[in-house]
Amino acid sequence: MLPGCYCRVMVTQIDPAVSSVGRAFALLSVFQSRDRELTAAELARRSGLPRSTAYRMAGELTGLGILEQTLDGRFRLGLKLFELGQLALYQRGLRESAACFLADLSNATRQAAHLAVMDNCEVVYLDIIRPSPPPRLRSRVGGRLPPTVTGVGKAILAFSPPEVVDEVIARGLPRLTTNSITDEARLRAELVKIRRTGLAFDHQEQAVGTSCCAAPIFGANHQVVGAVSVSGHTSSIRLDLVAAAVQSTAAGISRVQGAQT
Amino acid sequence: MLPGCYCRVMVTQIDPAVSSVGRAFALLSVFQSRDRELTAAELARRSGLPRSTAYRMAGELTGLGILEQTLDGRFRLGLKLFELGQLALYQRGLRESAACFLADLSNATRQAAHLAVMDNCEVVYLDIIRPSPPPRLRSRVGGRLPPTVTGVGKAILAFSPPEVVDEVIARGLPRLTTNSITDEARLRAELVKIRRTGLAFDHQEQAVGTSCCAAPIFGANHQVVGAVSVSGHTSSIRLDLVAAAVQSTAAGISRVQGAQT
DNA sequence: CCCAATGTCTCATTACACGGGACACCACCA
DNA sequence: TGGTGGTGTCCCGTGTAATGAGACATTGGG
Repeated sequence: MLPGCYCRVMVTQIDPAVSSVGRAFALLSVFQSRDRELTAAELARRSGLPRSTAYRMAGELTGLGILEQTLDGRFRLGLKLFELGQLALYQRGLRESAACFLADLSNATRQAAHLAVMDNCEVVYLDIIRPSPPPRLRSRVGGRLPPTVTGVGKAILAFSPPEVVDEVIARGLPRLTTNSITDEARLRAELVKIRRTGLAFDHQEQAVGTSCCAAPIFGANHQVVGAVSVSGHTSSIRLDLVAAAVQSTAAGISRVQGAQT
Repeated sequence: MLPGCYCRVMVTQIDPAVSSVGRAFALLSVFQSRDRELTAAELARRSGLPRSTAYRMAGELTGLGILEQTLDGRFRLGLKLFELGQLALYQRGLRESAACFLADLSNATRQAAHLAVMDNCEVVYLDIIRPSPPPRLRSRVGGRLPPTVTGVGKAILAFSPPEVVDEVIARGLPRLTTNSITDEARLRAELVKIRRTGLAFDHQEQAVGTSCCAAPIFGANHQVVGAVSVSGHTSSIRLDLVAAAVQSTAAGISRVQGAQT
């Protein structure tokens, strides 16, 4: 088992493709952030399930409140899912304890402040505080990104056990812009630097025109539990000026998370 | 089918107690907001499933990322659920378009601003903006409450089709404080008044010491899609002073939601 | 008018979930 | 030290409930 990795692995493995529950979640996972509602036929096509199976399952999920059906028969994700998702967040408390820190950070820097954790070798944004007026940024609460192309991802990675880094590298280093790190050696060197300075930067590595500065959050026994960042348009953000604020915010959240300094 | 009710009802009804998918979500639904992690035995006890079934299912869900297992074997809701839940929210766009309105409302009134919708005859909070310093309020994003004891609930109810009101009444009017409306006639009279004024008030009907003022949000074809409210400690909030702000905020959100005025 | 795509439902078949039960721990107590 | 109740974990024979091919009706476009 990976130390520092929260999830255990159950001994009995069940093929997600043939279990009812696995299929149900496969059906839910076909929804993309850009599409609003999907027809039953579209659900079947995307999930690869037979048409009648997808149809029946969608009906079942609708009865449970997991899906909703519009008056013209199309499906979208239901509020019951939202409720469960919020509960998942609430259970780990990180967002609640970080909320005011995040707001202060956004206020002080007049940029968007992000809170993220790592889940299954991906970065998940738990909260985003945007300054007003909000800039056009791609990031979305609940959204997932590869860790190697984000400041928060690299900040978490730098303080994760080596097995996690290996796993991330094994999955491949995606190139989202010409600045993305796609070379293992360069990534490892950068992680060393981040470990030394406690700061991670993203110079248009995820999207052209946006830069960011991130710092890790630690919990009990000095395990990294997440990261905060400030990001904005490359032309409007001075990374050197926000670095200290990011770092002190991360330290503050770490303290309330129970990290002994 | 209820007009104004978003969900359709599938013809084929499936018993949630015997379907795999239904059981899986029953297992997920045993998590309460107060508990962090649950043991497998606790899951079985709360869900009423046999111990081995609950255990196997929890393992399956863990494999899917729907549940997570701590190092000592206990379970909690996984981030995959959070991701899906955020997507559910994103799909309906209401939160995004209401966000800046909500922030302005909270700023102007220096109180907590709430955005809520109705789902399955219950109020679900989509977003809450708290002023700093945040007051101690019970409300939680993703939380559910009976509509009759909240300002937002009554505001939505007042403009919902009569079938929805009947359904809510049929489910019973809970008494959370001595001020809660538990009498059908009184509720109907209040809804008439809300419909006339466009404003709903909560005078310590949900919790002693908190009051609130709410107004409905309309979408296309003048259907009510949700409500906004401002709420705070009874001693620190002047409902008459915030009413106009609440109403204009609701109107603004309605406009961007596509309501023709 | 045709054809392709879709919504909806039925039903015989069988794969798969089910859950009783077994076993090993652990903690507490006498 | 042995007993007892609560666990985590897993096996496996059984039967039930999910499955998916297919039928049929609509819709809409060309």
